[in-house]
Amino acid sequence: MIKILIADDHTVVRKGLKQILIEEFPSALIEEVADAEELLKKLLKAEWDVVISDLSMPGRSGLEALQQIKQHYPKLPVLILSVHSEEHYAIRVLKAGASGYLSKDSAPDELVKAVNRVLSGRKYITPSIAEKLAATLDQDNEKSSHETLSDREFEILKLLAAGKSVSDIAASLSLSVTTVSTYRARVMVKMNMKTNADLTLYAVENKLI
Amino acid sequence: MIKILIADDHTVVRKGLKQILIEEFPSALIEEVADAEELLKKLLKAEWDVVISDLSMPGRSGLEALQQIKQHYPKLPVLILSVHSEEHYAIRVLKAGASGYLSKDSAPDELVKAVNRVLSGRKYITPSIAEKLAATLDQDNEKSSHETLSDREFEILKLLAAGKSVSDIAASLSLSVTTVSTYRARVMVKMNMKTNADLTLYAVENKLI
DNA sequence: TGGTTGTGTAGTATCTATTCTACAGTAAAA
DNA sequence: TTTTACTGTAGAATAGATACTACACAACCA
Repeated sequence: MIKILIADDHTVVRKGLKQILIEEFPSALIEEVADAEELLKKLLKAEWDVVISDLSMPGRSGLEALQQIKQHYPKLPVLILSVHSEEHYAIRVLKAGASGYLSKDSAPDELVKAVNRVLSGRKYITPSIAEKLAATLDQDNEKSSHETLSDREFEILKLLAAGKSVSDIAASLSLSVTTVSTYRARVMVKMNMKTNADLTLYAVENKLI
Repeated sequence: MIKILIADDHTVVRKGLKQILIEEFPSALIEEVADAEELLKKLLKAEWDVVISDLSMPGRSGLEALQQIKQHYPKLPVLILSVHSEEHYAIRVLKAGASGYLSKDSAPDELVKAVNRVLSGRKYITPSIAEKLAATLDQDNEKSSHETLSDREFEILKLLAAGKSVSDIAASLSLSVTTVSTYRARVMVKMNMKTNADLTLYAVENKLI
C-alpha cells in the first residue's frame, strides 16, 4: 500500500490534493498535516512513500523542513508544491534535495505523473525547469542578482520587501533582531542596494511578492 | 436542492472546495468551472443559488466577471475567494457587489458559514473587513487617496516611498525628525496603510515615483 | 462670532534598527 | 589537506524612528 503524506497549511488545498490522489490511487493511505512541525512528527511515527509539501507554511518554512527531512530521511522522495511560478524557486528547491517541483496551478494529471515518477525513485522535472537547470550550468553570471543570495538571505529579502519590520521578522523566525539586520546588510551589499524601498521595487519588478 | 457553482482555475482548489461543501451540504448540486468565460456560460444555462469564485483567473479577471454577473443577475449571491489578504481587495470587491470576501487560507468552517449566510440573502463580512469598510466611509472616496493629503504630507509620502529615511528628509527640509515622523503617521492614517513598503507600492502603482 | 477641524511644527520617552565585530561550521579551492 | 570564502547566528554600543502629546494659526461652517 502506498503511503502519502500531504503538508499544506490551507485546508482547501489539502482536501483538493487528497481528492485528486484518491481518484488515482484508491488504495493509498493518505494523511494530511498543516505545518512543518506536524510533518516532521508524522515522519517519526511511520514510514512514508512520498511527501507532498507546500513551500510556504507558517513557522518553519517548507524549505527548511525539506532540508531537515533530507538530512534524516535522504531516500524519502519529497515533492514540493508552491504558489510561486517556477522561475524563482525551482532550482533552489531541487538543490535542497526535492524530487520535484510543482506549481499549485499545475493540472491534476501532472501531479499524478509526478507522484508516480518519484515513487519509482526518479525525479520529476518539467521541461522548463530542465531548461533552467541547464542554463545555470552554463553561465552562472547571467543570473539575476537575487539568485546569488543564500536561502536565508532570500527569505529575508522577501519579507523586508513586503514591508515586514526587522523585529517582526526576527520574532516570526525566532532569530535575534541583529541577525536579521545582518542578513539585511548582506542582501544590500550583494544586490548593491541601499534602502528597503529598493528591495520592494526589485521584488515587484521580479514578481517576488 | 441547493445549487452551487465554483469558479477557480486551480483544479486543486476546486476539488478542495467541493469536498468541503459536500461534507456540509451532502444533497447539494455542485459544479465547477475553470475560468470566467465558462462561468458566464453556466449561468446562462441554469439557475444557481450561489457562486463561489476566485478573484484571479486567466483571461477576464474575477472582478470583471463579478461586475458582469451583477449586471445580469443582481440577486445571485457571489462569494469571492482570493489569495490576497483582505487589505487591498476586500473593499473593492464588495463595492462591485460581492456578497462576501474570503481569503484562500480561511478555515473550512468559515467557508461554510459564509455560504449559509449568503444563501439566506445576507452578506458575509468578517469583523476586520467591517472595520475597513467603516474607515472608508469617512473618507472621500471619489479621489485617489493621496489627494486628501496636505501638501506637506504628500511631499513626505513621495520621499518615503522613494526610500529616503525619516532623518534624511528632516535634514533636507530643515525639520525635526519627529515632525517628519508625525507627517508619516498622518499619511499612514489617511491612506490606511501600515508600512513604508505600502507607500512604495502605492507610489509605483500611481506613478508618483 | 465662536467652535471645530486641518495643518505645520516639535519635545520626551521609548522602541526599533544598524554597525561592527565575532565565531563556528561547511563547502569550495588551491 | 590546508586555506579561503561563505553562511548562519548574535552581542554591545549607538543611531534612528515612533507614539503620544501639545500648541499655534488658518479656514470653515453654523
